[in-house]
Amino acid sequence: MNEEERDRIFSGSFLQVFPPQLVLFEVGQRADFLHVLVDGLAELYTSVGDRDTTMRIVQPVRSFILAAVVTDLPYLMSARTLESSRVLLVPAALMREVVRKDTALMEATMRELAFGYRDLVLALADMKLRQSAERLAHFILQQHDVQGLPETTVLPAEKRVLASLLGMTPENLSRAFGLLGKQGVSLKGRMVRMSDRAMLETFARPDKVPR
Amino acid sequence: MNEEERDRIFSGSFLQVFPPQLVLFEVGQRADFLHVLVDGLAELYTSVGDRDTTMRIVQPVRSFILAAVVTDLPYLMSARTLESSRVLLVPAALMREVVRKDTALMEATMRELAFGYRDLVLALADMKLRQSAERLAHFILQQHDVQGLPETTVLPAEKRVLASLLGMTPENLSRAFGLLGKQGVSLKGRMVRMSDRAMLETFARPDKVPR
DNA sequence: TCCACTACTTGATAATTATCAATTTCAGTC
DNA sequence: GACTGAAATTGATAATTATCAAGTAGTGGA
Repeated sequence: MNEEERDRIFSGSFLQVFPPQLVLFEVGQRADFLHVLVDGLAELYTSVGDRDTTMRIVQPVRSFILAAVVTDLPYLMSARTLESSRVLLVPAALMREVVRKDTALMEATMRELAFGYRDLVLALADMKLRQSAERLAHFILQQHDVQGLPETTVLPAEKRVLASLLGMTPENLSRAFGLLGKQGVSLKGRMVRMSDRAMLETFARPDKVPR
Repeated sequence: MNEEERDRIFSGSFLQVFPPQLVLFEVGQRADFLHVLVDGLAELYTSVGDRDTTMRIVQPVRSFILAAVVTDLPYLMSARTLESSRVLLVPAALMREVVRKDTALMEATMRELAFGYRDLVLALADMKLRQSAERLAHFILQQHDVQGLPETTVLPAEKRVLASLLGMTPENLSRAFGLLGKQGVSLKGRMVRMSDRAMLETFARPDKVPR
């Protein structure tokens, strides 16, 4: 994108450090900033009535709540830090203004939203079509690909957060890990070891289209 | 948007009529056309292993699979007509080219994707946080708002398709309608009558942010 | 109008998931 | 290194949802 416009964004934004477990914003608030997680770990979650659920675990360096910023509508999710985090806060109005002017940024925004849309399609299908242990298996396989380590994977967050992300209770997640023992999965703390990828894939019934 | 560019899109596209129950495209195919349902009714669905699920019921006049066209990646969903339908087929390459040139169209595309993203966030939260009868209640309330009739709503598709959209079996949908009787909902064929909106809303626990 | 086919409903049962309660394990602090 | 509180696990039970098996109703075609 245009260098001048990029400078406008950066000079109008500010980097802020937040302690763990701090709520950054809540559902229903007008979208005031595009957030970019530079360092640390964050969680997006939402609620209906008195239950709530983790919608996404955000790792650096990624932006979040872009759709609310683009549409200038209230947040549909709340956000909190899970670890001490550095977040770049880009004023939403500034972001919208520069996006309107700079075609390259608009195109990048459009593509980011399209990829996000596709991720959500897969997440919704996952929730509707797989049962809990299958979702866990699927998640482990995905994490494995992202992290690129040979046999082991590190869970990105506490198990109760992971359970909520996967749409189950912590109790059920424990039992699901137990079930996956038969598929060659073993667990030590946050380290997951997978002895037979093919077997786990058969169990998880992977998507036809790779991400 | 620019009139010349608009003409390019329309002259490069073609309107086609399809009979009911015809598969328009399938998961995994390279996105060749942006589809716009001009008339009729269509269903987007996807599968994992041997189960499948309805992801969206498309009513006229709306486009579908925009994200696949923008990213030039394979479809994540299959599509079929539910009724005899007229569909405008816009070649994906043409669409991408004109989007790149015409800022107004790019902005519209970006916003469409952002709204679609938000719809999916709500759909995923719905699936994770509400149980089946609550999802049905929520759906009826939404349909009611869209259709704008005073007391009655018409289901947009066959009940088995609706059941799949709501993430349940047809048997369960029948029973869920039975349960909603206590909340003032009565059913005759595809006509749904709601006698007490407030009561149904309490039951469905509406989203904090209105769509 | 009757027939054939499919969708829908209803009942009985099974599978999956959640809830509640009690330990055990783990992480951070003194 | 012991102590404290939260997280995780395990077991028992309950709620929700799916599956299987009829039967009923509705729809389109001859």
